[in-house]
Amino acid sequence: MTPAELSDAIVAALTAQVEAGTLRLPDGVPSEVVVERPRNKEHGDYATNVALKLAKKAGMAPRELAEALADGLAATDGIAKVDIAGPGFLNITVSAGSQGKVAGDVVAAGAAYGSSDVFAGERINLEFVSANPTGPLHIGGVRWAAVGDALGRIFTLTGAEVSREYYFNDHGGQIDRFSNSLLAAAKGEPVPEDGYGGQYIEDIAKAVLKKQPGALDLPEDEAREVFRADGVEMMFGEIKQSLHDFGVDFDVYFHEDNLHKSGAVERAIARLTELGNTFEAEGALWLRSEKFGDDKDRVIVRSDGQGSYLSGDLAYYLDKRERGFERCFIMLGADHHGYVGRLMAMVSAFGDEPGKNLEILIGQMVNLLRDGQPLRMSKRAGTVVTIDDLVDAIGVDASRYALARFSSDSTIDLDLDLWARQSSDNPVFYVQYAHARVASILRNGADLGLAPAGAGFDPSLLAHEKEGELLRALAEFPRVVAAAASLREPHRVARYLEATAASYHRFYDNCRVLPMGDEEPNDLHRARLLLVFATQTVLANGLRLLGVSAPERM
RNA sequence: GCCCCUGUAGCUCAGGGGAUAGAGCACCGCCCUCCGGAGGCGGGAGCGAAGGUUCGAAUCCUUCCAGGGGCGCCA
Repeated sequence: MTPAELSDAIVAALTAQVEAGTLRLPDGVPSEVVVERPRNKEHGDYATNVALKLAKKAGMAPRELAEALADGLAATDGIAKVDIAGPGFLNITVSAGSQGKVAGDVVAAGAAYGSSDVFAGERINLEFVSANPTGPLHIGGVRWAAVGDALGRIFTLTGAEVSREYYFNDHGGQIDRFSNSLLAAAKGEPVPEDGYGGQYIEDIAKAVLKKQPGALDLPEDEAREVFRADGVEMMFGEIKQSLHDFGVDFDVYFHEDNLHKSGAVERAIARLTELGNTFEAEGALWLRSEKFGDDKDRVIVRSDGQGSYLSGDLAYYLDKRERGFERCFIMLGADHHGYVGRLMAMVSAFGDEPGKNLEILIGQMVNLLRDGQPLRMSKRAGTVVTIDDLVDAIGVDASRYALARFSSDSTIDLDLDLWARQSSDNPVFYVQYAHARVASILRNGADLGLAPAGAGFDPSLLAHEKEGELLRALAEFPRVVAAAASLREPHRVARYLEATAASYHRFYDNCRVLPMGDEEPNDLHRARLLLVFATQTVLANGLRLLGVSAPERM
């Protein structure tokens, strides 16, 4: 019996009481109730606080209501025992038969196990990374590569149609400085003031020259354009490749420059002006963002006639909405949180609903440690840590897992030595090891000609305490994914996997799966093998959500 | 000055208003006659401070303290 099924049973018991006239609920019967796994074993397999929650509305004492519900629940198929405890908790013990069934359900669902309808039918636009193409992807942008992509996978499993987008800032001053730096490097001149230095600039300048040998013979302006166009394209190609190697591929790479060239920016501004949300002052055009909760009004067209950075965002947002995305997400680093106010004001200015049509997720900073010492990062000193450096140091699996396992709200210190270690203090290895162990037992079973139990297996065979614990953990997965989706917190999946791996190890230590010696295979062996198979399914599905491999062997 | 995030065990971190606050690492002590010991079992120690809301607060609200990040007609 799963938590969802239990919730239904409790709702049914409530409904029965209401229909019998023994319970009055002015607001009606809730469609679902909280069913949790108690920490304390004495509190049963599952517990619910419905009696505490509804007592006041029903005008009853919590324990009185709990008692009224207990009888109806106890008669429900699959429930072995219902106890009332403390102020009015209902502690439910599930029968082994109804619990063991979960193993079959998981295997039957396979890769789809964990899905739900949190975002059923919704189209979600996820914008993340969006780093400037003026240099290799540095570590700051990598957190969202891991977390954003995981979130996309989670949203997909919960029913959404997801578009991953990379907003490519190929317009404006930074790109000018980038082109100038390339040009200077090609000429063998020193790095211009406010320019970009580093080996990659030299490399790209060289590559551009190789492609267009006559570039330096052109007039300065034309030469700069050559370096701009080719340089940006090359840089962007490298970033794309790095992300691809990291397991992250975007559905749309959106070029800011196009928004300016296509007139999309003017259209967005015209719309805002129509709505009365712009004004002119000091030679510039402003968005009335303060009116919509921002700290101050913001310039959208500078006094020199150039669109501000925000103007591109206006057009891009409008474009997303016109492409039919009701929900847009933008993921930013904490160093850009100051941008939230104006973006949300923009949403309101368009007549949309901030927080619904646009949600902005902020990820705090990532610090890298080596030998316990912070890794100093300096562009000038050439010690910029890029996504490729991280992958070289600890690998894709550890990188993605390490970045996704913590709440985005907390600043994280990643110890490269720890995450490079192939030992148990490295959480990703703990989970992957559990998966490899599972795979190994399934292989051994197959070698013995033993297959996991099929559809008609007797679930009550899985009655051992550790089997129950593992089954309840497996039953939890869809709820964990749903919570990760609705709270936008992929780290919940990682933590869940660690707990489930631990639960599997305990089962493994207590319950012999395969026949010993020349023992004849029996139904218990096959039932346990099914449970092992179900565990593999859950671990593999969970790791896939994080973009981490589930190795058969290690 | 204003805004955002954080403060939980020696360390790194979980903890969607619920019962006796958890995990890994580190430390101490156990468990290998067969499925992977990269594992399991046991042990000590903690919610930054003060108020408030609630039947019930690590969780919600207020104030304060401490740390991190941010407050351009840059992108």
